[in-house]
Amino acid sequence: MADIEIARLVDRMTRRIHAALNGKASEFDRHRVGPAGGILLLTLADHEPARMQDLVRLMARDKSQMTRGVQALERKGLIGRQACAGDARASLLTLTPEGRATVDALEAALAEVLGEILSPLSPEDRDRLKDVLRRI
Amino acid sequence: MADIEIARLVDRMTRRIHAALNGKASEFDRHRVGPAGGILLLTLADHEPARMQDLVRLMARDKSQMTRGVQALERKGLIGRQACAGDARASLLTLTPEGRATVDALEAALAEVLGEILSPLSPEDRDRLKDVLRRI
DNA sequence: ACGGAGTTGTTGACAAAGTCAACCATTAGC
DNA sequence: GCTAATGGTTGACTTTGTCAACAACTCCGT
Repeated sequence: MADIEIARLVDRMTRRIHAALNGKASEFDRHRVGPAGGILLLTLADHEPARMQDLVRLMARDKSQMTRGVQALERKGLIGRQACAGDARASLLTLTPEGRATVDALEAALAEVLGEILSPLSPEDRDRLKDVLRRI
Repeated sequence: MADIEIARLVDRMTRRIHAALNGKASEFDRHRVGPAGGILLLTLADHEPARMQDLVRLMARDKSQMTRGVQALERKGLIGRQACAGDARASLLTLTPEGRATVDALEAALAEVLGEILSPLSPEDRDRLKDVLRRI
Protein backbone atom coordinates (compact mmCIF):
# COMPACT_ATOMS: atom_id res chain seq x y z
CA MET A 1 0.00 0.00 0.00
CA ALA A 2 2.74 2.43 0.88
CA ASP A 3 3.50 3.05 -2.75
CA ILE A 4 3.54 6.64 -1.65
CA GLU A 5 7.18 6.35 -0.93
CA ILE A 6 7.75 5.79 -4.63
CA ALA A 7 6.55 9.30 -5.30
CA ARG A 8 8.97 10.78 -2.81
CA LEU A 9 11.86 8.75 -4.08
CA VAL A 10 11.20 9.60 -7.68
CA ASP A 11 10.94 13.25 -6.77
CA ARG A 12 14.21 13.10 -4.95
CA MET A 13 15.93 11.44 -7.84
CA THR A 14 14.86 14.08 -10.32
CA ARG A 15 16.13 16.76 -8.00
CA ARG A 16 19.45 15.10 -7.64
CA ILE A 17 19.89 14.76 -11.39
CA HIS A 18 18.83 18.33 -11.76
CA ALA A 19 21.25 19.62 -9.19
CA ALA A 20 24.17 17.59 -10.49
CA LEU A 21 23.60 18.77 -14.03
CA ASN A 22 23.27 22.29 -12.83
CA GLY A 23 26.67 22.01 -11.28
CA LYS A 24 28.27 21.07 -14.56
CA ALA A 25 26.15 23.35 -16.67
CA SER A 26 29.05 25.61 -17.48
CA GLU A 27 30.89 22.69 -19.06
CA PHE A 28 28.35 21.92 -21.71
CA ASP A 29 25.42 24.32 -21.76
CA ARG A 30 26.93 26.79 -24.17
CA HIS A 31 23.55 27.95 -25.40
CA ARG A 32 22.09 28.40 -21.95
CA VAL A 33 19.39 25.99 -22.79
CA GLY A 34 18.54 25.23 -19.18
CA PRO A 35 17.02 22.07 -17.79
CA ALA A 36 13.68 22.50 -19.49
CA GLY A 37 15.22 23.19 -22.86
CA GLY A 38 17.66 20.38 -22.36
CA ILE A 39 15.10 17.73 -21.80
CA LEU A 40 13.12 19.08 -24.67
CA LEU A 41 16.09 18.64 -26.98
CA LEU A 42 16.76 15.15 -25.69
CA THR A 43 13.20 14.13 -26.25
CA LEU A 44 13.12 15.61 -29.69
CA ALA A 45 16.37 13.85 -30.57
CA ASP A 46 14.67 10.55 -29.84
CA HIS A 47 11.50 11.26 -31.75
CA GLU A 48 12.54 13.48 -34.57
CA PRO A 49 10.69 14.71 -36.49
CA ALA A 50 7.94 15.47 -34.04
CA ARG A 51 5.05 17.82 -33.73
CA MET A 52 4.57 19.88 -30.63
CA GLN A 53 1.67 17.80 -29.55
CA ASP A 54 3.86 14.72 -29.66
CA LEU A 55 6.33 16.36 -27.34
CA VAL A 56 3.54 17.56 -25.09
CA ARG A 57 2.45 13.98 -24.65
CA LEU A 58 5.90 12.53 -24.34
CA MET A 59 6.95 15.03 -21.75
CA ALA A 60 3.63 15.51 -20.00
CA ARG A 61 3.83 19.28 -20.06
CA ASP A 62 1.43 22.05 -20.80
CA LYS A 63 1.24 23.01 -24.43
CA SER A 64 1.84 26.67 -23.70
CA GLN A 65 5.14 25.76 -22.11
CA MET A 66 6.00 23.74 -25.15
CA THR A 67 5.33 26.66 -27.44
CA ARG A 68 7.63 28.87 -25.48
CA GLY A 69 10.28 26.27 -25.00
CA VAL A 70 10.41 25.54 -28.70
CA GLN A 71 10.47 29.21 -29.58
CA ALA A 72 13.44 29.78 -27.33
CA LEU A 73 15.38 26.92 -28.90
CA GLU A 74 14.42 28.09 -32.34
CA ARG A 75 15.78 31.53 -31.64
CA LYS A 76 19.04 29.95 -30.61
CA GLY A 77 19.18 28.05 -33.86
CA LEU A 78 18.94 24.59 -32.31
CA ILE A 79 15.57 23.61 -33.70
CA GLY A 80 13.97 24.07 -37.09
CA ARG A 81 10.41 23.78 -38.35
CA GLN A 82 8.95 22.41 -41.50
CA ALA A 83 5.40 22.41 -42.71
CA CYS A 84 3.61 19.24 -41.78
CA ALA A 85 2.31 17.58 -44.90
CA GLY A 86 -1.29 16.63 -44.30
CA ASP A 87 -2.03 18.98 -41.44
CA ALA A 88 -1.64 22.68 -41.96
CA ARG A 89 -2.04 23.45 -38.28
CA ALA A 90 0.99 21.54 -37.16
CA SER A 91 4.63 21.88 -38.04
CA LEU A 92 7.37 19.32 -37.81
CA LEU A 93 10.26 20.04 -35.52
CA THR A 94 13.76 18.88 -36.26
CA LEU A 95 17.18 19.44 -34.78
CA THR A 96 19.61 21.66 -36.63
CA PRO A 97 23.24 20.53 -36.81
CA GLU A 98 23.98 22.89 -33.95
CA GLY A 99 21.05 21.38 -32.08
CA ARG A 100 22.39 17.90 -32.57
CA ALA A 101 25.80 18.96 -31.31
CA THR A 102 24.13 20.37 -28.22
CA VAL A 103 22.26 17.12 -27.72
CA ASP A 104 25.51 15.19 -27.92
CA ALA A 105 27.14 17.36 -25.29
CA LEU A 106 24.07 17.10 -23.13
CA GLU A 107 23.90 13.36 -23.40
CA ALA A 108 27.51 13.03 -22.44
CA ALA A 109 27.01 15.16 -19.35
CA LEU A 110 23.82 13.40 -18.41
CA ALA A 111 25.39 10.00 -18.86
CA GLU A 112 28.16 10.99 -16.53
CA VAL A 113 25.78 12.30 -13.90
CA LEU A 114 23.54 9.28 -14.16
CA GLY A 115 26.56 7.08 -13.94
CA GLU A 116 27.26 8.49 -10.52
CA ILE A 117 23.72 8.50 -9.29
CA LEU A 118 22.97 5.01 -10.53
CA SER A 119 26.30 3.63 -9.37
CA PRO A 120 24.72 1.53 -6.61
CA LEU A 121 22.77 -0.37 -9.24
CA SER A 122 23.86 -3.37 -11.21
CA PRO A 123 23.36 -3.33 -14.98
CA GLU A 124 20.42 -5.68 -14.59
CA ASP A 125 18.88 -3.35 -12.03
CA ARG A 126 19.17 -0.50 -14.48
CA ASP A 127 17.56 -2.46 -17.25
CA ARG A 128 14.74 -3.49 -14.99
CA LEU A 129 14.28 0.08 -13.80
CA LYS A 130 14.15 1.32 -17.34
CA ASP A 131 11.74 -1.40 -18.34
CA VAL A 132 9.42 -0.71 -15.45
CA LEU A 133 9.44 3.03 -16.03
CA ARG A 134 8.76 2.56 -19.69
CA ARG A 135 5.67 0.53 -18.95
CA ILE A 136 4.20 3.28 -16.85
CA MET B 1 24.83 3.03 -22.12
CA ALA B 2 21.50 4.57 -22.87
CA ASP B 3 20.68 5.07 -19.23
CA ILE B 4 19.79 8.53 -20.34
CA GLU B 5 16.31 7.37 -21.07
CA ILE B 6 15.88 6.73 -17.38
CA ALA B 7 16.21 10.43 -16.73
CA ARG B 8 13.51 11.25 -19.24
CA LEU B 9 11.19 8.59 -17.94
CA VAL B 10 11.63 9.63 -14.35
CA ASP B 11 10.98 13.22 -15.27
CA ARG B 12 7.86 12.24 -17.11
CA MET B 13 6.58 10.24 -14.19
CA THR B 14 6.98 13.09 -11.73
CA ARG B 15 5.09 15.35 -14.08
CA ARG B 16 2.28 12.91 -14.41
CA ILE B 17 1.92 12.52 -10.67
CA HIS B 18 2.07 16.24 -10.32
CA ALA B 19 -0.59 16.86 -12.93
CA ALA B 20 -2.91 14.19 -11.60
CA LEU B 21 -2.67 15.52 -8.05
CA ASN B 22 -3.23 18.99 -9.28
CA GLY B 23 -6.45 17.84 -10.85
CA LYS B 24 -7.77 16.57 -7.55
CA ALA B 25 -6.30 19.35 -5.47
CA SER B 26 -9.69 20.83 -4.70
CA GLU B 27 -10.74 17.58 -3.07
CA PHE B 28 -8.09 17.51 -0.43
CA ASP B 29 -5.86 20.57 -0.42
CA ARG B 30 -7.92 22.64 1.94
CA HIS B 31 -4.93 24.60 3.14
CA ARG B 32 -3.60 25.34 -0.33
CA VAL B 33 -0.40 23.69 0.56
CA GLY B 34 0.58 23.09 -3.05
CA PRO B 35 2.87 20.38 -4.39
CA ALA B 36 6.01 21.68 -2.73
CA GLY B 37 4.34 22.05 0.65
CA GLY B 38 2.67 18.70 0.22
CA ILE B 39 5.83 16.75 -0.30
CA LEU B 40 7.43 18.63 2.54
CA LEU B 41 4.65 17.50 4.86
CA LEU B 42 4.87 13.94 3.64
CA THR B 43 8.60 13.86 4.21
CA LEU B 44 8.29 15.39 7.62
CA ALA B 45 5.61 12.88 8.56
CA ASP B 46 8.08 10.10 7.88
CA HIS B 47 10.96 11.63 9.77
CA GLU B 48 9.38 13.57 12.57
CA PRO B 49 10.86 15.28 14.45
CA ALA B 50 13.34 16.68 11.97
CA ARG B 51 15.54 19.69 11.61
CA MET B 52 15.50 21.74 8.46
CA GLN B 53 18.84 20.45 7.41
CA ASP B 54 17.49 16.92 7.58
CA LEU B 55 14.70 17.81 5.24
CA VAL B 56 17.07 19.64 2.96
CA ARG B 57 19.06 16.46 2.57
CA LEU B 58 16.09 14.15 2.32
CA MET B 59 14.41 16.23 -0.31
CA ALA B 60 17.50 17.51 -2.09
CA ARG B 61 16.36 21.10 -2.08
CA ASP B 62 17.98 24.42 -1.43
CA LYS B 63 17.91 25.48 2.20
CA SER B 64 16.40 28.84 1.36
CA GLN B 65 13.47 27.08 -0.18
CA MET B 66 13.13 24.97 2.89
CA THR B 67 13.02 28.00 5.13
CA ARG B 68 10.21 29.52 3.16
CA GLY B 69 8.32 26.31 2.71
CA VAL B 70 8.38 25.63 6.42
CA GLN B 71 7.38 29.19 7.24
CA ALA B 72 4.38 28.95 4.99
CA LEU B 73 3.22 25.72 6.61
CA GLU B 74 3.86 27.17 10.02
CA ARG B 75 1.65 30.13 9.26
CA LYS B 76 -1.08 27.75 8.27
CA GLY B 77 -0.74 25.95 11.57
CA LEU B 78 0.37 22.64 10.09
CA ILE B 79 3.87 22.58 11.50
CA GLY B 80 5.29 23.51 14.88
CA ARG B 81 8.80 24.18 16.13
CA GLN B 82 10.58 23.29 19.29
CA ALA B 83 14.00 24.22 20.49
CA CYS B 84 16.55 21.61 19.63
CA ALA B 85 18.23 20.41 22.76
CA GLY B 86 21.95 20.46 22.20
CA ASP B 87 22.04 22.87 19.30
CA ALA B 88 20.68 26.33 19.76
CA ARG B 89 20.86 27.13 16.06
CA ALA B 90 18.48 24.44 14.97
CA SER B 91 14.89 23.82 15.82
CA LEU B 92 12.92 20.64 15.63
CA LEU B 93 9.92 20.53 13.35
CA THR B 94 6.83 18.53 14.13
CA LEU B 95 3.39 18.17 12.66
CA THR B 96 0.47 19.72 14.47
CA PRO B 97 -2.76 17.71 14.68
CA GLU B 98 -4.07 19.74 11.79
CA GLY B 99 -0.88 19.01 9.95
CA ARG B 100 -1.29 15.33 10.50
CA ALA B 101 -4.82 15.45 9.22
CA THR B 102 -3.58 17.16 6.10
CA VAL B 103 -0.95 14.49 5.66
CA ASP B 104 -3.61 11.81 5.89
CA ALA B 105 -5.73 13.46 3.24
CA LEU B 106 -2.70 13.95 1.08
CA GLU B 107 -1.61 10.38 1.40
CA ALA B 108 -5.03 9.14 0.46
CA ALA B 109 -5.10 11.28 -2.66
CA LEU B 110 -1.56 10.36 -3.59
CA ALA B 111 -2.25 6.67 -3.10
CA GLU B 112 -5.19 6.93 -5.43
CA VAL B 113 -3.21 8.75 -8.09
CA LEU B 114 -0.28 6.38 -7.83
CA GLY B 115 -2.70 3.50 -8.02
CA GLU B 116 -3.72 4.67 -11.44
CA ILE B 117 -0.29 5.52 -12.70
CA LEU B 118 1.27 2.33 -11.45
CA SER B 119 -1.62 0.18 -12.59
CA PRO B 120 0.42 -1.47 -15.35
CA LEU B 121 2.77 -2.84 -12.73
CA SER B 122 2.43 -6.01 -10.74
CA PRO B 123 2.90 -5.82 -6.98
CA GLU B 124 6.34 -7.39 -7.39
CA ASP B 125 7.27 -4.76 -9.94
CA ARG B 126 6.30 -2.07 -7.51
CA ASP B 127 8.34 -3.55 -4.74
CA ARG B 128 11.31 -3.87 -7.00
CA LEU B 129 10.90 -0.32 -8.19
CA LYS B 130 10.72 0.94 -4.65
CA ASP B 131 13.70 -1.11 -3.64
CA VAL B 132 15.80 0.12 -6.54
CA LEU B 133 14.90 3.74 -5.97
CA ARG B 134 15.68 3.46 -2.31
CA ARG B 135 19.16 2.21 -3.05
CA ILE B 136 19.90 5.24 -5.16
C1' DA C 1 -20.92 21.20 -49.09
C1' DC C 2 -21.63 23.30 -44.59
C1' DG C 3 -21.76 23.84 -39.71
C1' DG C 4 -20.50 22.49 -35.35
C1' DA C 5 -17.11 19.91 -32.48
C1' DG C 6 -12.58 18.72 -31.54
C1' DT C 7 -7.27 19.57 -32.57
C1' DT C 8 -3.00 22.27 -32.93
C1' DG C 9 -0.58 25.92 -31.66
C1' DT C 10 -0.14 30.75 -29.80
C1' DT C 11 -0.54 34.45 -26.51
C1' DG C 12 -1.28 36.96 -21.93
C1' DA C 13 -1.37 37.34 -17.21
C1' DC C 14 -0.16 35.36 -13.33
C1' DA C 15 1.44 32.01 -9.39
C1' DA C 16 4.78 28.83 -7.80
C1' DA C 17 9.36 26.99 -7.52
C1' DG C 18 14.32 27.24 -7.84
C1' DT C 19 18.98 29.79 -7.63
C1' DC C 20 22.57 32.54 -5.76
C1' DA C 21 24.85 35.31 -2.62
C1' DA C 22 25.09 37.76 1.58
C1' DC C 23 24.23 37.57 6.24
C1' DC C 24 23.64 36.38 11.77
C1' DA C 25 24.07 33.09 15.46
C1' DT C 26 26.01 29.19 17.08
C1' DT C 27 29.15 25.27 17.43
C1' DA C 28 33.51 22.80 16.84
C1' DG C 29 38.53 22.33 16.18
C1' DC C 30 42.76 23.64 16.98
C1' DG D 1 40.17 32.60 22.08
C1' DC D 2 40.35 32.60 17.13
C1' DT D 3 39.06 30.60 13.01
C1' DA D 4 36.40 27.67 10.25
C1' DA D 5 32.30 25.24 9.51
C1' DT D 6 27.16 24.58 10.27
C1' DG D 7 22.08 25.84 10.62
C1' DG D 8 19.03 29.03 9.34
C1' DT D 9 17.16 33.42 7.34
C1' DT D 10 16.54 37.04 4.00
C1' DG D 11 16.68 39.61 -0.56
C1' DA D 12 16.69 39.89 -5.39
C1' DC D 13 16.17 37.44 -9.24
C1' DT D 14 15.31 33.75 -13.10
C1' DT D 15 13.00 29.86 -14.55
C1' DT D 16 8.86 26.89 -14.72
C1' DG D 17 4.17 25.97 -14.40
C1' DT D 18 -0.96 27.10 -14.77
C1' DC D 19 -5.15 28.73 -16.62
C1' DA D 20 -8.05 30.82 -19.81
C1' DA D 21 -8.91 32.79 -24.17
C1' DC D 22 -8.14 32.70 -28.99
C1' DA D 23 -7.20 31.82 -34.31
C1' DA D 24 -6.63 28.41 -37.64
C1' DC D 25 -7.45 24.17 -39.25
C1' DT D 26 -9.48 19.21 -39.65
C1' DC D 27 -13.15 15.84 -39.10
C1' DC D 28 -17.65 14.19 -39.27
C1' DG D 29 -22.52 13.81 -39.90
C1' DT D 30 -26.25 15.12 -42.33
